Amino acid sequence: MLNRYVLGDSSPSSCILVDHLVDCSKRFEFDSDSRIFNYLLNSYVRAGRFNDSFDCFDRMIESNIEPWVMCINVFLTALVRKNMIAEARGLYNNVVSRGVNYDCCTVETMMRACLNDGKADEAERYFWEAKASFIKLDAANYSTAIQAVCRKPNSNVACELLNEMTKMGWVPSVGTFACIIGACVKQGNMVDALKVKDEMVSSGKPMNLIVATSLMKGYYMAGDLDSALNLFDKIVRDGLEPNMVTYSVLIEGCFRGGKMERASELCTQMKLAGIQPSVYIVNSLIRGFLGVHLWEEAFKHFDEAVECGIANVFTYNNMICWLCKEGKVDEACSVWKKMVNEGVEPSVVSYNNLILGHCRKGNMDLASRLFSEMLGTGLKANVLTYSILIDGYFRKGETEQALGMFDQMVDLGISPTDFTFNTFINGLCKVGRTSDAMDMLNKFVEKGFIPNCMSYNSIIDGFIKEGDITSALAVYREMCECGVTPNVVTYTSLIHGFCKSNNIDLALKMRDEMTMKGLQLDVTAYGVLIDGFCKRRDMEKRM
DNA sequence: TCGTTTCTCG
Repeated sequence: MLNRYVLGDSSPSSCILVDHLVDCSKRFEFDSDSRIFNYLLNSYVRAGRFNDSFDCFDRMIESNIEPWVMCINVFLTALVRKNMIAEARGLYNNVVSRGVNYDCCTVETMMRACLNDGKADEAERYFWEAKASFIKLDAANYSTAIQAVCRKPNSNVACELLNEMTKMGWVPSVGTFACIIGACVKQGNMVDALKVKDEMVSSGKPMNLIVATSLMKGYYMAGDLDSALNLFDKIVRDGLEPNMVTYSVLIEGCFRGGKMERASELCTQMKLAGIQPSVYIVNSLIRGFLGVHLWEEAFKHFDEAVECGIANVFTYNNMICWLCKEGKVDEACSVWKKMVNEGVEPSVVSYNNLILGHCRKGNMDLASRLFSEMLGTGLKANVLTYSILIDGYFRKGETEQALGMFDQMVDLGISPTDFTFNTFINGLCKVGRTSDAMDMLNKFVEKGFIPNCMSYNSIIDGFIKEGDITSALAVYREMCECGVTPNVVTYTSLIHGFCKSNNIDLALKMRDEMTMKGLQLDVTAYGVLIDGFCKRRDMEKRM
C-alpha cells in the first residue's frame, strides 16, 4: 500500500507524512513501530524520490527511529546507480557520523562508488575508518581496498592486506591477484610480484594471460629481457594465446633491450595470429630501428603506418626527432608537411624537435619563426622550448637574444630546470663570460637552488679556456664543499688545464684524486694526458 | 593488462 501511495502523484512530501505518523503515535499513545518508517523510506527510494528519501531519513533520526541497515544499503545503492555520488557520500557520512547502524555492505557500496569515480584515496580512507570501527569487514571489502591501494600504486600495503586475507582464510580472486602483481610491477618490485604469483598458483589458480603480461613487463623493466621472452615462450607452450597487449609489452621490451630482430619476429608472429599492430607497436619498432641505425626498416614501418592511417603525433615526432639529430632538417620538414597533410596536429614536442634542428644548423631565423608560429597556434612553449632556443642563440653568439629568452621564460612563470640552467651557464661560458656565469650560479645558490655538476664543469672549462687555472681550481673546491660530486668530465677539464699550463705533475695528482674517488679514466681523459706528455716530449710516459 | 616522443659539460 505504501509503495502504491508513494508512487501516486498526490502523496504529500515525506516531511509532512513522517511528522503526521509520529504525531499520531503520540496522540493515540501507541508505540510507533520502526517498520512503518523503514517501509516508507524504502518506498521513496523505490520510487526514485530521493529528496523525500533524504527528508524521511532525517526525520527518522530526529525522532529517534533507527533506520535499518538493509534500507540504508538499498538507499545508498540506488544513489550510486543513478550516479549521484555526491549524494551517496552525503548519506554515508551522515550514517557514520550520527552513529546509525551500518555494515560491511554499506562500506563496500561506498568504496566501489569512489573507485568508479576515480577516487581511490577516498575509497581507501573509508576502508581504514571502517576497519578501526566496530564494523566487521568481509573478503569483498579487502579485495576492494586492495584495488584502491593498487591504483596509487602502493604494492607494500596491497601485500599486507593480502596477507591479512589469507590469515583469515579468504582466497582472493584471480583479478585481485592480478591487480597486486600489476602494482608490484609498476613499482619495479619484481620480488613481491613473483611471490604473489606463487601464492596465486599454490592457492589453486592457474597462471593467466594478464598476470603473465604484467610479469613480462616487470622482467624487461628490471633489465631482464631474457626472462620476459622465456615466460612468453612458456605461456605459449602452456596453451595461452597472447593478445595485443602481450605483444606490445614484449616488442617494447625488445626495442629497449636493443633486440630488434626479435621485435620484428614478434611482429610477424602477431600478424600471423591475426592481430593487427597498434600504433604503439609501430612506434616502438620505428624508434628501435632508428636506434640501431636501420633507418630503411624504420622508414618502411613509418610509410606503412601513414598509409594505414594509424600514424599519430608520436609516430611523426619520432621521425622528426631522429632526422633533426642527424642534421637532415629538410627531410624533417617534409615529414612535418606530411603530418599536417594527414590532419595530425603538431604538438609542443614536434615544434621543439624542429626548432632544435634549425638551431643546430645555426638557422636562428627559421627557429624563431617556428617559435612564433607555435605560439600563434595557441600551443604553449614549455621549459624545453626555451632551453633549446637559449642554447641556439648562445651557440650563434647572439647573447642578448639568449638572455632575453631566459627573461621571457621567467616572466611567463616557467621555472628553469637543471637542463635550462646548465644550458644557460654553459652558454655564458662559451661566449667568454665565465665570471658572469659564476655570479649567476652563486645568485641561484643563494636562492636555494642546487646546481648540478654540469654547470660547474662548464665554469671550470671556461676559466681554463681563459688560462685562469687558479679560478678553475677554486670552483672545483667550491663544488666539493657544496656537496656536488665531480665527475670524469670535471677531472678531465682540470687535467687538461694543468697540462696546458705545463704542470704535468699536478695533472697526474688530479688523476690520482679522481681514481681515489672511484672514478675511471675514459678515452677523453687518456687523450688529454697523452697530449700533455706529448707536449713535454715525454715519449716514455706517453707510450 | 601497456600507454610512447624532445635536451647539456671535457
